[in-house]
Amino acid sequence: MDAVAQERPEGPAMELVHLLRAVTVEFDLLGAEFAARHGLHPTDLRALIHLLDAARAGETVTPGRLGAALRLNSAGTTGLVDRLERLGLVARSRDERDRRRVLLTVDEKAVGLGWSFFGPVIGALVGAADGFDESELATVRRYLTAALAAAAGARESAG
Amino acid sequence: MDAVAQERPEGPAMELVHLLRAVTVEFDLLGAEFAARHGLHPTDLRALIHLLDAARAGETVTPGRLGAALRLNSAGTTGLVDRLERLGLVARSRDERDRRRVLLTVDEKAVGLGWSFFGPVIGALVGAADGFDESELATVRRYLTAALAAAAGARESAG
DNA sequence: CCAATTCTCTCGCTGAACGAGAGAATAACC
DNA sequence: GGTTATTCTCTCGTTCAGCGAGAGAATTGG
Repeated sequence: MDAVAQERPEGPAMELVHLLRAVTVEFDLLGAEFAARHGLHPTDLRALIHLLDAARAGETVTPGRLGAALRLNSAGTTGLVDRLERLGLVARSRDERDRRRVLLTVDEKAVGLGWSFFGPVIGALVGAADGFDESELATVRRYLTAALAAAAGARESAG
Repeated sequence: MDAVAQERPEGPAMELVHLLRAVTVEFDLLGAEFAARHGLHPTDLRALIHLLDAARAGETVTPGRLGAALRLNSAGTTGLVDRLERLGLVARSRDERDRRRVLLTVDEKAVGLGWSFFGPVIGALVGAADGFDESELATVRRYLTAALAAAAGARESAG
């Protein structure tokens, strides 16, 4: 957001905006490199994350839900699931209760892959929290919560 | 990073990891929606951001530098610049000092577009900083700086 | 039951990005 | 100073992710 800051007053709040963008960029690069290293597309990684999150939350995922979450149309979603299936990360199975549906189940391999991606980052980030006491971490959490709401709000009003 | 948290102890630090990822996702969605709304590809938006940052820093950008920053090969970079030129966002001009080079100059239109993207987000984020006093903002800045370093470190050691 | 709905998948297509390499300008070396 | 090596950019042909349209199965509602 430097690009536009030239017309803006600088200040503590702007500094945080810059930092947040930098963190976002860094995360994106990290994901992109991980994906490339494992022969995945960025979309595949996003799908993997979504599937693992859903699995953890105990939710069943169908191609339709996955596609909606990733903003893909049905054709693209089919291609994505084909790809993930070919990589041995997910398996398709018919939902016997509503036989129009296909259920996606994540393989152990996917969990391992997810761990190998997130593990190091999480470790580093948790380590970054060392040197902050409880109340400081609470302050950070409060700020990030507000920033998240702000970004979501900006997206809604702009979109 | 929920996906992996099932095997991890929860705690204040993990909460922040979740929040950071949520903010990243939100920013990505925001960028994707803005891009789609203006007939841009995600790559185009990233290029625009890079060009505006460089312009602000007073640096000259060539197709080669831009492609390297976005991790594109030369063919893809040519296509990208063609696209941006067709959209009237940048112009190509020969560097008279090293006539192998092409210099990219950003049009006013690009600056306006950048502003229309960043303006609302920045405003919302600065607003999110209300309700925090100076020392609290300093704490947040210290944390984000550490998190940035952690992410960069994770990328380096994993990459 | 017949119609409307809800899922998923197939087909054909567009276009972003890749690999390989050509072309033009500059720098380096003998 | 002329030949060779290097540095940029762009062209060509290809691959493949994602789109639009719509077909095919299963379910739900009147």
